[in-house]
Amino acid sequence: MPNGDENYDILTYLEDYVKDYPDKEIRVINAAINLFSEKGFSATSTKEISKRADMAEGTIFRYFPTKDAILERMVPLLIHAIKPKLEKPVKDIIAERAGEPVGDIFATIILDRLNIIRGNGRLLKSVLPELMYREALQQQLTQSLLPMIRGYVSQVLEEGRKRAEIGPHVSANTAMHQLLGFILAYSLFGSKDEAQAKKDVEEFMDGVMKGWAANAQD
Amino acid sequence: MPNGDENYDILTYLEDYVKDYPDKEIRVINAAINLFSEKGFSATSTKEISKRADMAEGTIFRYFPTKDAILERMVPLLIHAIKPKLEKPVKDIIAERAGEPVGDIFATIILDRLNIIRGNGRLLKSVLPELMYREALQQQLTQSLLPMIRGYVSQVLEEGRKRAEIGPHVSANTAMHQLLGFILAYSLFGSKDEAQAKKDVEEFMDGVMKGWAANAQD
DNA sequence: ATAATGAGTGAGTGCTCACTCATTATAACA
DNA sequence: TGTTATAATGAGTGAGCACTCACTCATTAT
Repeated sequence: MPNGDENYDILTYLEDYVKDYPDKEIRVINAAINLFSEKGFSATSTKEISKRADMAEGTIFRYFPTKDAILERMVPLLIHAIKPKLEKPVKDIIAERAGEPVGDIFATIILDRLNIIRGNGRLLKSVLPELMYREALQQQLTQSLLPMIRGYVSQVLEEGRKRAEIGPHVSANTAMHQLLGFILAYSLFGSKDEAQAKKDVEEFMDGVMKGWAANAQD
Repeated sequence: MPNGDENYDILTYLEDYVKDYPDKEIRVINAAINLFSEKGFSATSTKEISKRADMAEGTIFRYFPTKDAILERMVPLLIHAIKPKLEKPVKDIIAERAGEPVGDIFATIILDRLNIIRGNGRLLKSVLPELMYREALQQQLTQSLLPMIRGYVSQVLEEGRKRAEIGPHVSANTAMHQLLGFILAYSLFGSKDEAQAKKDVEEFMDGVMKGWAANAQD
């Protein structure tokens, strides 16, 4: 197993969602996720998948008409793994943590997001590279996620403005790229250590909030 | 041609570097870059490459011992395309633009970087996805680029501190992730329009510098 | 005029691929 | 238990793969 990750198992992360999938189907998807993330989609053969899933090659094609269909099935899984974490409306989080500054709330959200990415790293690594060459899948994912993210960033910015913690000069678009970018870069190159990540994220958000501050000098 | 990009040609971007490569070799690499970026490495056959390069399939193997070797040749090309842009020492840039605030200088650097990424998008798209499965290539690239980037970020921070534009609370590591992240996210999801990009980058750097300001309230 | 060269060729090679299907094992019900 | 329905199997299939090699022929040396 490369890069020290343990084997991914959908049941650990998405049990509620896949609980009435046939057992065989889950085994195929699990095997495929792990192989695709190790060697890539095209370099993985259906024979290998069947071996890893501990069944005959023919059985795969009872449950999936083509090899492509296995990959395509992963996209809704990925969306489902990520969306609910984003979905918990930010206003709720703000309500829950009513006293705290918006910057701390953002820091919590970012850390949460980094953990999602880490937990579903293999699923991401299976699907994302192939998205580059499959526009249909790509749009399925970005159209279902990007506007929502922008919406929630907007909400938090608005909340921050009401509380006079954030000035009017900050656009949702730039803010989104700023946050998304940090998450992306940190999940690729950042520290794997949880405590270090917490420190880094807090320092990052601290700086960001100072830049966004309502009373920042022009 | 997907996503509207024109065909990539090494000679446009790296003529000085490849000028004494044999003509056939350049044609193979060009064909491969364009095909890999469209369909991926594994999904591209050597027969297709030969067709696109307008030569017999056998001729490819006179110049490259294996298909893998074509990909491996692209890594130094990619490093060479990106490194010199980073290499122009930041102190030089600061000296050249002596009067301007560090934030503006950063904005210029970031825009420059976005253009490099845009110009070499196909080369990046050919190589980056395969890096995920090839640790050797991955290390070749990150070890040759990341420490250098951190070094230059450090330099600019130091310069900013001397000028009292940046406070002592900003670490090179977080700053690097912040800048790298924005570049990454913006090159993936950001506006393709040059003028809009300039505006977004300036707004981003404006916010960042306010956050980094020496006199930011704690 | 003749000989030597080697870049270029593309049919051929053994092999692997995604996918099929006749056969066998298991389950369901009488 | 016997009969039927469903599930699982893995050898088989043609297509396509990366790579080879015997051969061609324009160019150069003699």
